[in-house]
Amino acid sequence: MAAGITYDGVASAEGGNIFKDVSFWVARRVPMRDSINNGGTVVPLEKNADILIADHARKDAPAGSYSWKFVTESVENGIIQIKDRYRIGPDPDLPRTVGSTDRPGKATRTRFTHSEDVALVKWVLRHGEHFAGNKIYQEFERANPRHTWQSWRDRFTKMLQPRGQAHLDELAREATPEPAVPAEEAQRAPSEAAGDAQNSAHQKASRATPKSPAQSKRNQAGSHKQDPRSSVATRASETSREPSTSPTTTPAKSALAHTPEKPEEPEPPSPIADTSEEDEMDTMARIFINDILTYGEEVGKDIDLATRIGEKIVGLWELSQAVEAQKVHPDEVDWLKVAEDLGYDFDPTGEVPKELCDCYRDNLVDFLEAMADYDSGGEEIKSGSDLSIAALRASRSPGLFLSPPSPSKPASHETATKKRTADIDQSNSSRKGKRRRLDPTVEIPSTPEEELQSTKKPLVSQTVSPSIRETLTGGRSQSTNGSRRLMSPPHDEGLTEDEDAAFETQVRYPPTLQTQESSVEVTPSQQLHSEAMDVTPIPLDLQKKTGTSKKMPTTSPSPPGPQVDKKKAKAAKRRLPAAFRESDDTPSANPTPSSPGPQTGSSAQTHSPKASSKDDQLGIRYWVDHYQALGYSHKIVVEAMDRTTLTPGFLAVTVMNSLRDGQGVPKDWEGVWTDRDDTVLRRVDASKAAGSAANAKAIRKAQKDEQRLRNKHTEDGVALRRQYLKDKDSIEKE
DNA sequence: CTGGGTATTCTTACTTTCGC
DNA sequence: GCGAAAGTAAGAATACCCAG
Repeated sequence: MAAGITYDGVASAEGGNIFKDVSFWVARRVPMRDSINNGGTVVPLEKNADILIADHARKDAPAGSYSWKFVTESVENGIIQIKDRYRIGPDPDLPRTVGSTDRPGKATRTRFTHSEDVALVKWVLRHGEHFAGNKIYQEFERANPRHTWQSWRDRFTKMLQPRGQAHLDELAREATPEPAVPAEEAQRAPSEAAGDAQNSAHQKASRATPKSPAQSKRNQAGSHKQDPRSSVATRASETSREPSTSPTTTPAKSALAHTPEKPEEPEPPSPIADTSEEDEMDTMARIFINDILTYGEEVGKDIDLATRIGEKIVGLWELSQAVEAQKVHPDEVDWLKVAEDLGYDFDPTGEVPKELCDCYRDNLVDFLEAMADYDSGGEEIKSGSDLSIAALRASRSPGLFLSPPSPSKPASHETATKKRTADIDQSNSSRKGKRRRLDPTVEIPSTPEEELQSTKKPLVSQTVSPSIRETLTGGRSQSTNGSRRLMSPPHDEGLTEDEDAAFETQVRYPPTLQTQESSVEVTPSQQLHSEAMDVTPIPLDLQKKTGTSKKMPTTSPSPPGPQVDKKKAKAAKRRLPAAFRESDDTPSANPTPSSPGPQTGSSAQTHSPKASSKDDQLGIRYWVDHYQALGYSHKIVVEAMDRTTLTPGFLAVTVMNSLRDGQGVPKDWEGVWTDRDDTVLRRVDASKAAGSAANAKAIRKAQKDEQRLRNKHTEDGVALRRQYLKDKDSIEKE
């Protein structure tokens, strides 16, 4: 080490200032820990550091860190050395190598991106009838070697196809360019291919939400702070397989990085500034913009969605994301890093960070605080503008802006995806550093029902911004929630016991939505979708007298507004949000279908004018009107609601899409009752009613049938359906 | 072509260590 | 003592591959 040398033209006992304005985090086990700075600042926290310094002799160097030799040799030479020469630890831009290397072919696991899904679906649909074969995937692999053909095939058959035709159609409709198509079909313009890369990269970046905007950029740059344990680094590695060689990312480099064989391997553009449609980040951005504009209108404030700062135009969405990525209180935001995350070069004058700060305070603080207030105190809505915020809030995941869903979720990520129910809320806490250990002796009190209702209200209110409604209902039917399509062949209703057993591991009824979400890849928009489109059955009490456990606490039609003061509703019988009732003035007084749908058979009469509970009626009407307003025919809406036992939301939409597309009623979806299901259930009940009069064989069959229904629809689902059919029958008799 | 196994990746939930 | 980094373990998801 050469402390004390003259550096960079400045002689000083401290070793010059070649690292002036650069902050270091130095791992504790670095031998030169005490002597490293040379004009820079050594900060105690990784997150506050521009450069992570670790010991190259250790194998556990944080991802994206650099050897202490970078500093010492820079000091020795009086000039900052090329940083990448000193990179140690796992390269965040490269996937970890696999332990076993004796395997041919790919040795790493590469996550599928949304654009890849789109491309795959398009490709497969183009070769429709042989999607179960190998050839089309082998061809596809030739043009898209990012995954093996087996993986492409797996992806389609196990992940995409089970989500249903509607989902496939939707994917195929998406404008997202394909990563690549086999040569014989690849006749797209080069610009399109570039779009692929960009789009793909963006989506990957999106999946890295919420930490992504800042972190993934830092990961690319490889010169900044990084949570060593964060998988974001690894996730960000998906965004680029090329070794990072420069702290800055340029399009030119991106172009160079792409080999013809791997057009879909993108250089990650700025995850913040990139623009591509139809991906999750865009969806969130659109919602954000809509919301903040709504907020601006409510409070009478002009909101500038984009402001010129320095050499760039900064959007509020990007700014909020960059700030949010730091997960600190707004007063503690490191605006230098925000600037960096937004793609600014280092600004020694500090002008840009200052302007960013001002912009944030002028435009975003109030809005975000209002949102936070709503989040934290669902009922403490005070100002008029809070109504709109409430509406906005009610239909999205908590902390969408303040703390984007965990990629888990998130996102995403992707993510989705995927976290335990208890973790959902974590996004709301500005989580800094390690998690606190829970005291095992402490009993966590259940969340008051009032809060649950006020914060997780699943309404799709008419007051919700159009963007959200569009998001919720725009035909998206991705099976990220609610019920997952069962993996059995569509035709198979007579399940083997093995299959039944398999179902038991998969099937959950809508009340367990959140845990189900964790099992599928969940993008932010999907999560938004799922949370807004509740899959709770409408607690229809068609026949008041018969209502046992089915009966909801019937009240006279209550005035609009959150019903937070009501008694607890059971999970399977939550009331409709108050907003359902606001649509009471719908002209169509009688939502009863004029005729049964083509496939409903005996079970099409969903909504009877005799429904005894006005709340129920209004709730049903609301949804019927709602879905009709979205373009579904009355018949389809009614049938879908019938098939799903009056469960609005994802399930119902899925059925509607299926019916609309001429696919009939999905046969193997939990919560979607086919004619056969109903028939079997009726037969089971009849057999039970017959009691000893029925012969042993019939009883055994009934038991088996019932078990199959339970496996498919869960016990609660069967009970609910049973009551529903009973009520319906009674009404039809009358 | 299918079903299933393997290994990697990712996330969470801790405990331990270290520096202030 | 406190807070943060470092370390560990477990579990879930799933990309990838292979045998039948």
